[in-house]
Amino acid sequence: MPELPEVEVTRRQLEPLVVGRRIARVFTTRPSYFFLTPPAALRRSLPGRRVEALERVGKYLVARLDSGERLLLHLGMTGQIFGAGIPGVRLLSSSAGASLTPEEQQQAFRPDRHTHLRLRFDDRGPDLFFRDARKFGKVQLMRPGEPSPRLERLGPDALTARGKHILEGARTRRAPIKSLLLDQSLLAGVGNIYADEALFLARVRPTRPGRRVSRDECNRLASAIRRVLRRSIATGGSSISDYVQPDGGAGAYQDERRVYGREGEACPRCRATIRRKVIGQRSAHYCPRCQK
DNA sequence: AGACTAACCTGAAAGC
DNA sequence: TGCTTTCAGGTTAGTC
Repeated sequence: MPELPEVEVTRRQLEPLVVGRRIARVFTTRPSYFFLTPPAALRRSLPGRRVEALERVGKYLVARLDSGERLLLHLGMTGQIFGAGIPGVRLLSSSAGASLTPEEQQQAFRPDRHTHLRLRFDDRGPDLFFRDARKFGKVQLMRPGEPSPRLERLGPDALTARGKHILEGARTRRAPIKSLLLDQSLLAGVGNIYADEALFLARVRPTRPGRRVSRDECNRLASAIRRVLRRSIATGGSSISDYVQPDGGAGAYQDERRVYGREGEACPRCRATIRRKVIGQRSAHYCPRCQK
């Protein structure tokens, strides 16, 4: 679900909510695929730590703690992070949307069986909730100075990457360019929606082998990726099924999609019918006429 | 190295 | 109505 824009919107809303606060207590669900660090260790280690910064690396959120530790969070496909008790907050859980009454808010924020992590702070302010129905999300606590293979694997951040970064990665590869754009070690932050949208803007067909994408096209792709990601951040991200902002609001970028999820509809540029094709186990959406 | 598959989970929507 | 199938914004381990 969440790609770079959704993670960045989450980071921006969460930052003022958590930075400077000291964790008092931690609630978790049972050990599972979701916890890279055992939940018992989180409950034991986190209390007493103060959050000093909240950063984003690709699709990861990284909370820096005053102990020198780092708490890594990944939203996976259905992850949702939100605060409770924030005045004026709306809910962020599924299909969220508009305004909820205070009662509905309480309902919405009540932890359920999918709320795997809950942080309580020593100032008695709002708790932080991390829920994830499918558990593809991740939580990991890194000790001071401990290297993180997950973060070190990542390529340049997609928000600032240039055409040459794509060209370097694509030049020798036979895989479809769409698959390469999804490869986080090549470019960090692009996911299925924005890969399709950027390929459309750059007029490059997703099936094209990487080695056959020209320098000019790589420049167009990098430019399209930056543009699409920036615009999505500005509109609050894409809320298509699960994604909600930490204040419960929904993003609006889904209304600006040109091809993603629009199989059978008319291409906004040439009116040809948008096609869907499975590439690397993910659906790709493209215009068969204007994407060469 | 790189390309491809299966697997990790749950829930909503579509199909019959 | 109810059962079955399909699909989903992600990543990783294993295989050739």
